[in-house]
Amino acid sequence: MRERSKQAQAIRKLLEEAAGPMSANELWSASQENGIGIATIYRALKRGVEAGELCEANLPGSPTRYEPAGRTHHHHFLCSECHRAIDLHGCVPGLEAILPPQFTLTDHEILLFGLCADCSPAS
Amino acid sequence: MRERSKQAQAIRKLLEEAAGPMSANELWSASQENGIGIATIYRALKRGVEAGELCEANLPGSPTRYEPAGRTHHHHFLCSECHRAIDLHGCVPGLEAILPPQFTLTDHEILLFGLCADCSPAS
DNA sequence: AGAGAAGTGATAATCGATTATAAGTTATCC
DNA sequence: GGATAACTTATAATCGATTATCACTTCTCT
Repeated sequence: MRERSKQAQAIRKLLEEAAGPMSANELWSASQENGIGIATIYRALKRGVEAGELCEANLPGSPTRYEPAGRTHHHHFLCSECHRAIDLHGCVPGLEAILPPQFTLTDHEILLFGLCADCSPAS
Repeated sequence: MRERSKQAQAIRKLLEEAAGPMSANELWSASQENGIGIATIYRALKRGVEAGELCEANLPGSPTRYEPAGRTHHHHFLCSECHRAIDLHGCVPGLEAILPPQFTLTDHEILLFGLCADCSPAS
């Protein structure tokens, strides 16, 4: 078994340090200085998911994003300005209140939209 | 000004009576008996959105869905079995609790996943 | 009825996202 | 150091969703 390649390490590092899940394109843009090809990004992501090290985060209206697996339950914020996804810690109680009778609830996602700290007008 | 065509009326009726937002493909499948072409579906949806009569609902991992505009605030349930989207009435308080400081909140979406009444095991 | 505008269905074209291919590179193992 | 397996880049191919085109039909108005 071989160690992770330099490229795969770089991609993994970006994901570990990101404020939220990133898409293949975002990772590629962020890796431009290293000259990593887009195909390598996709391969590393696919291997990561298969190895259980990464998981997919599908947010509405944008391509699949990826984040390190095993993080605690959290949700996402989508900035309308810079289009980044940012992790939100914690959750909100009482979701079952809007679940109709006879329905089985297995998972949920809460999405907040607006401007992130960087894009919000200075207070 | 011309009245809405028979096809556009049929599409509109489907959306009015649906339990939740529908994608172009779902509308097309549901209109097979009328022999409506997929291009007509897309055209009617585009016109509807431009006219302010329809609005888009983007749910993660699936193509854009459409619903009649002007409905009260609501959210969506996605059935893992039949893949339909179903409207959930009401909302959940306390979303600001997970918003980080300095962030501006303009909108939100709550998504519940699981099995709808039809797909849930009989109780 | 006949002209013209608007709509339709089939299908080709396009688009962004993703995957496959081919030729070259790097690491591992003997 | 050389065989070889795994990996890389660039790019072509593919895929599903959506849009454009074209020949034809339907509606509206006179």
